[in-house]
Amino acid sequence: MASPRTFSELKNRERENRRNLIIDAAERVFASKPFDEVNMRDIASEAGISHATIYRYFPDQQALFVEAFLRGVRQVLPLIEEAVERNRDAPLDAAADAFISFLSEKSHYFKMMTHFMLGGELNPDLFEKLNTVGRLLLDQFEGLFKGRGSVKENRILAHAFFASLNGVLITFREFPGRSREDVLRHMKMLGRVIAGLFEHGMERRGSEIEGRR
Amino acid sequence: MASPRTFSELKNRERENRRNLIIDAAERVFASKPFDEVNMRDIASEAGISHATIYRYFPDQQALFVEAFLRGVRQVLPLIEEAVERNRDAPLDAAADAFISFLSEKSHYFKMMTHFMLGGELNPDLFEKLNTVGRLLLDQFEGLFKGRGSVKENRILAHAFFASLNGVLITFREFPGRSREDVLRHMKMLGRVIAGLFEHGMERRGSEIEGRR
DNA sequence: TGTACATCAGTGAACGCGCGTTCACTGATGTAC
DNA sequence: TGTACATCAGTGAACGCGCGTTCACTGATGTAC
Repeated sequence: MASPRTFSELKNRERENRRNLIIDAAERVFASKPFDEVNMRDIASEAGISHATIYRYFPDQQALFVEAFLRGVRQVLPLIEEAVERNRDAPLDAAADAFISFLSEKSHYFKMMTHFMLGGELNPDLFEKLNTVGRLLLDQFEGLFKGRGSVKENRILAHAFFASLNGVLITFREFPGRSREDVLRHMKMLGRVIAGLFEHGMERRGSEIEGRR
Repeated sequence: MASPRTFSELKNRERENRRNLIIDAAERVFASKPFDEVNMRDIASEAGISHATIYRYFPDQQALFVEAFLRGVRQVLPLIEEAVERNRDAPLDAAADAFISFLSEKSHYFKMMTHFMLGGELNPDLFEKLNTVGRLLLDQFEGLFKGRGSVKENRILAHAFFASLNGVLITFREFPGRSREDVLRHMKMLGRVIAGLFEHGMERRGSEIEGRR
């Protein structure tokens, strides 16, 4: 970002900054209490403003929530990338671990994701934003399988792998009678098991997947 | 159920029947609109009674919802059982297919499951009921792996398999720009791919899983 | 240098609605004597 | 056979609360002339 050259540009920049402060505040609130208990008044008071002010920066609540969620996805993408880089001989393991660690710690992002997936109505603009970012995620997973099978096979495997990790996150997040650490350990272990299956499943893919369509 | 022998027994039975009619109505409403839009007034009017009447049969909304959900699980258990019986040479495929078909069609059950998994507060009594039924489900999945690895390995695989199927259901249920049928087909296909990976992953389990703990 | 006007951030109060839950009451049925 | 009383299902109206969103207003800053 170049520094602003004109007064009006500076003003836009400042407005943008204030807008970001609101998203920051929203994220802090999301981190502090369950997703569906977060309301505009909470976020406003965390940001030190009146709740009416939020509506000067966002048309409605969903727009703010989507914006916050997008940040999460933008964080997780490079994390997966780096984890894979650091661990080139077990990319699926690395990706599973990074994905699960991140979404387990920043559980509000995961909750938002499931919220959008379970999907209430969403205005077309926001819907499109979510789709775009969803595609980015799937593309990243598809990259993990690159060079192994056909493009079509890889896409299918990416879908299945991504879905499986989501399933681990949702299924065991509130496992009764386990501590937070136990739960995380369990989920990571399941992530590795699943990564292992996909890793080796590759070896005898070919006709297999095609036959299953 | 023996037929009632005393007047008071009959009365209890009748009360139980009326209670069940309310759950029936609830299920019909759940089937007709998104889970989080269902309210007590809807259910009451579907059942042809006043919404105040519901509170003569259930202490609160959650109790009714949990009860409705339990029915779903009690339906899916035998469905999986039968599917596996009918398809003994590919039990995982059969289970995946039955599980995904059922929860995709009766999507309100799935939504309720995720609702409970994402877990708001729940009173201890209901919590216990859900745990019990959750354990039944996991046990059933564990049975699929019986005789393949150690008990511990099988439990882990069952967890991973169950989670993966849940993941497919949640991740692709609102896949943008696809019809209901396309979505179902896609999910079933992913279910089969995953079942295939678990099926063959078995062949080289042993040290593998233990080494991953 | 001063005045009138426009723009925009920010705000507290209020609106409006949905919805779970409770209340006070009616009416039917059974029971005791 | 009749009367007083208890039990219980069912109900419409109302309570209470949370919360997203809007409104009318203030005050600061910039602009035109």
